[in-house]
Amino acid sequence: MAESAPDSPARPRRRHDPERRDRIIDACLDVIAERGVSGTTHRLVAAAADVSLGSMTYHFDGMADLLREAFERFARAFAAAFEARMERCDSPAEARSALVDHIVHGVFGTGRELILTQELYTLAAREPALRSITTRWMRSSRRTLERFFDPTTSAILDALVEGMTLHRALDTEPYDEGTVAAAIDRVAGDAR
Amino acid sequence: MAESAPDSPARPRRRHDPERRDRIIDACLDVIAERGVSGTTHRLVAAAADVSLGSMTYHFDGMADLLREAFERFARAFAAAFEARMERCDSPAEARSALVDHIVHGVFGTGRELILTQELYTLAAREPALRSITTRWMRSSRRTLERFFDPTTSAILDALVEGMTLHRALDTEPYDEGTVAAAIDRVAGDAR
Amino acid sequence: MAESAPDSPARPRRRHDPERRDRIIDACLDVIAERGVSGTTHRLVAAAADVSLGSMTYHFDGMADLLREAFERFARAFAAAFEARMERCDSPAEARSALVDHIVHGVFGTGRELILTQELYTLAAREPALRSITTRWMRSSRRTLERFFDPTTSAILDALVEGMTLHRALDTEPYDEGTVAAAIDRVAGDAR
Amino acid sequence: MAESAPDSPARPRRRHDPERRDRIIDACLDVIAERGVSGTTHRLVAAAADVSLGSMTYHFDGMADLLREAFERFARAFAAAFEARMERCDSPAEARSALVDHIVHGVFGTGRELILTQELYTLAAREPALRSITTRWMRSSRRTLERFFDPTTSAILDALVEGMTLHRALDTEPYDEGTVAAAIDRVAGDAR
DNA sequence: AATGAATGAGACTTCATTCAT
DNA sequence: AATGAATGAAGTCTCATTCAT
Repeated sequence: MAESAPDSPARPRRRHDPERRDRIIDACLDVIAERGVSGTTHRLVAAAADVSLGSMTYHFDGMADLLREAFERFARAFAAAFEARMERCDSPAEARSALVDHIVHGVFGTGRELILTQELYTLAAREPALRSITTRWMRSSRRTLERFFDPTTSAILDALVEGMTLHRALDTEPYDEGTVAAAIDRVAGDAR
Repeated sequence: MAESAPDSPARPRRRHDPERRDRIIDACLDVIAERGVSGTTHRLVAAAADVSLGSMTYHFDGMADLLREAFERFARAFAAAFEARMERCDSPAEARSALVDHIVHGVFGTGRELILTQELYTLAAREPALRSITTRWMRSSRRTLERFFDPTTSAILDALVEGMTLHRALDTEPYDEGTVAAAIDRVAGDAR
Repeated sequence: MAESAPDSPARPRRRHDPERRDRIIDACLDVIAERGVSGTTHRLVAAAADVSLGSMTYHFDGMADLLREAFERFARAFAAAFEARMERCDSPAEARSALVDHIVHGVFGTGRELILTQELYTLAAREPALRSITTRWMRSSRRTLERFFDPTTSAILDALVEGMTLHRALDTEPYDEGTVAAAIDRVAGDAR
Repeated sequence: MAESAPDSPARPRRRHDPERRDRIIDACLDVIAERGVSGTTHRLVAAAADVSLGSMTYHFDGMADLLREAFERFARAFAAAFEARMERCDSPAEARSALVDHIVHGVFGTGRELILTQELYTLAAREPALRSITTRWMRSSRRTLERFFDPTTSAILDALVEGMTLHRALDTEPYDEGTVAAAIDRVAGDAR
């Protein structure tokens, strides 16, 4: 007699389950955000993805492999979100104020995104293998900015955004919006 | 007065050793730089400090405690070095070019310092307890810059230095010095 | 009818494949020789035989079953080779020098054969089920020798060959050929 | 009041325990004899030695290290026992009959010793690192025999003993004592 | 004040085997 | 007949911490 209950108490665990790999990657990012790379274990990720422990090393070639894929996805998604955000701007002036908003109110400031970014940077600082991800991410950001600004200005803005979001996040006191606006204006004011 | 047996072949481990605590902290930073916070263990630090394993939990109240002390020392030393560097400048113009040099050729770019900084940021992003260290560090940097620039300019410069050193380090391709100079000039040109 | 794509670049794994079972057994011996019985896993054998993992437990009733079949084949092949070698001799004298040659220069000494033999003996020492293989092998060797020597002499020679090849293999220094010749001569000299 | 019970039900596990290392090595040999090298795990050895699992890798540098030490001890003990046995002989004739007895009734034939020897040989066949143990063992056996026989005879006898004990053990039928006596006599009869 | 043997939890990983397709 | 994703048990090893000395 066929059991049709998708999740009976006896835990019949999905057998056929495409997207399992994808789910693991997403769960991995959740775990990293919550416990840090150093606290990310196969066990925790498996539990978060509702997947057996054995699936971890079946689908990924060890922890390093999983982390690489997870950060790859994160960087790609984040870059895409930034691009989408900027694409809604119709002029350099709008772009400038979008950047101020991004720095001061951006989702980045507090939680998940900051942490994931930092974890990625920390890994990339040590392992050149991950540096291709960060490099690609920077390229993407600058290309997005170059829709409104010249290459040099775009590179500066990119670094400025990086530094300011980071400082805002690591400061125990609130960051002054006027300072941010002034910075953007000095770097990209008028016709750059 | 001469110690009777400074280091006999059988290595009888120092018994009375007042700087033991200090040595452990320094060794801890070395280990972090080499293996990352996640790879830093009591065992490795003890070995690096030439200290018994039992000394670890005798002198420090667990790993978190040791890490906090280590990063405290690191941030303080780094801030002091930056201040010493800038104190040799006699004018805003000199200060500006010192900053360019700091970003492009600074020791930060490649090795130990970048890694330690990133490890600290990653921890601070998660644990508010460590955020006091980063906050104090930022305050110090800005105060150093305020010898030459107004507060707003100093804050912007501080963020810019942060962003650019980071991007330089995480990029697989070399960073353009002209861009750095342009950035400093736009933000702090003339009489700010 | 010819199979439409015997081995396309995408490696679509043979579907109909009658010698699959044989190939697995041969691959199993290769894996044993390379990694030992203890390092022999379904996965490794499947990969060596270019066969799917599922085929392992489909064709064989577990690892013990596969090992038994593999060693059966090995012992049979080895005994046949020995017999073929001795059959080329036309007199006891020739047989004696063939034995010396077998001990001193035989393929056994170094590689695959020694290892497989030892692995089989080790298993047989523990599991009586495999002892029928070793018993049959010994019977065959003695029967081969009995073409030239009486039964007692044959049994002694058989043991001597065993002991000397083993000692030669397990010694870090070369084995003295004169000693081997003397041994054969004492045991089987003249008209035994 | 101090608990003096050496092994209370609550399992207070010895804290201070010299000879622990020794006990582990002995337990390891027991486990090998019972389950084979391939069935020897840290868990089983720890349980057999009544020692915590963590002690395994604390005292030994991994399984390979433990195995090496265990077989080292086994070979040494076995060689010493053989020497003690032969030392009780007063003439070549006595030595010859001692050898016959050793082969036919020796403890080797059935259980623990045969298995341990085979396991050692199997490992040594693959790993040159262990071959120093087998080489040393053979040297010892021959030196023992050389008290009664010339070097060549001793080497032959050594190989003969090896081959005959092995064949006796691996045969499903009993080994004929007359054959053994004949062999020893042919090799070492009279004044060798 | 200092040591290092000892421990138990838990990390990663591999494996034989099952089972839906 | 054949596959390979999936699983849970078990393997080795590392670790922070305790504790008798």
